[in-house]
Amino acid sequence: MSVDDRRGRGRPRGFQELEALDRAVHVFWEHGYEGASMSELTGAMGINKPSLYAVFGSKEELFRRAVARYRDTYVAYAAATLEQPTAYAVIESYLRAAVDALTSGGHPPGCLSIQGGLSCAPANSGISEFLADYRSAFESTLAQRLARAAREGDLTPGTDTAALARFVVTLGQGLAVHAAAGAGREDLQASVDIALRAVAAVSR
Amino acid sequence: MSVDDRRGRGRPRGFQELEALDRAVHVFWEHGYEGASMSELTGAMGINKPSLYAVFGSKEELFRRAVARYRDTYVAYAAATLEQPTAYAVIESYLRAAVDALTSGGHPPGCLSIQGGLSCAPANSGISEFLADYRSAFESTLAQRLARAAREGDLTPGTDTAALARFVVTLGQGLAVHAAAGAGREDLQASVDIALRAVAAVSR
DNA sequence: ACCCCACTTTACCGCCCGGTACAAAAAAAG
DNA sequence: CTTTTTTTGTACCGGGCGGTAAAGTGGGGT
Repeated sequence: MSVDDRRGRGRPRGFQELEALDRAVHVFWEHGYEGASMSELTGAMGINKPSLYAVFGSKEELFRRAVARYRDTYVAYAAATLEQPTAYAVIESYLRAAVDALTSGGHPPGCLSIQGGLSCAPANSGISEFLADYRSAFESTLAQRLARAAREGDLTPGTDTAALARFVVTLGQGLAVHAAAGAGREDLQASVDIALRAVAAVSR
Repeated sequence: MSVDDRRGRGRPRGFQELEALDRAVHVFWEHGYEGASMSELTGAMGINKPSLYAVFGSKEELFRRAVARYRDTYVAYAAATLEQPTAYAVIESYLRAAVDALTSGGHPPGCLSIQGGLSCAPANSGISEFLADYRSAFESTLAQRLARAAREGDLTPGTDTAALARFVVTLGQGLAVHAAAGAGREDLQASVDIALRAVAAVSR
């Protein structure tokens, strides 16, 4: 189902869908789901509301697509870190890359999955749950990778791999909160230095 | 300036100010600044809007008072943990108590200073900054306490106390995000177990 | 050339937001 | 009693929210 399988009839679209979506990602990232108004979204995306609704359906659907796009664009690095050879290397490369991503230029600091809507109005509680599920998905993936590392013997026997994954993800979320508040990259890396001592203590 | 220094003239107030404020704390805690509507606030506080505005001034002032009240009521434990004798004891008791506070009943899970408004609409950016300042205040206090610990010799020489404080606070914020998403107390304590290994590595 | 039809534009919808004007109510002062 | 003062309940304000109806526009197909 490509962009070009539309029959040629009718006026062609005046904008690129992915480009508009990318701009929506930035707005949601900076202001959160509830803090991003349709006016600001359409303004940043360069389209008017009927176009937005025709293509994305609703604000909530746009947000879900924005999160998916965010994952593919900005969190793709995380999958690569899982391919490191040892548990320690996985965790170190993940945390280092996370700090870089959280504080790199060209986009708002922090993490969309947290700033997007940690807590919402009752009518939007589905947004918070959606984001929580999204976050826990990576924790599960990391836990599986660490369980494999335990089987392969690069963690000290008896290590609680689920807790270790949770520790890493928890620190990552804290880093995101810090980054959103404007913390600098070096400061966050110094926190990672200390966290890695804990990881070293359970690695071998 | 007590509650009773009002001259007796006029109709007496039909509600307790602190009691109403406590209910506002819960609403902001659960839904955040922008997610908490005036209707929901007045409903939970048991008063109508003119009373609220007469006493608290505006939604933003109410929020700031709610955060102050939250600090005095729910974060008072943090000050006590700083009085532990060693750096390790300070950090351990802080993280343990934080997990308990984040997951104890009688109030929403997580931390008001994060759920309150990590990111907001442009018009409410002052709220995010206010909360960020609030959070960094404790980090500074903890850093000072750890600097004293370094002077007293219970950290290995050369330890970056500011980074250690940041690490602890960062983990605490991650725990808050996790707790807000419904994580259980035992799961969070297991993360703390691992974090404490890093602290042990720089303690003596 | 003409029509078709998807897309764009403009204007608007009902609703709820934060905030307020006003008058009824209630207690102390005289 | 009446007056004075403060809080209460109700009803309302302008404005912005998310979302949409309908007319205008322009690049196909034939």
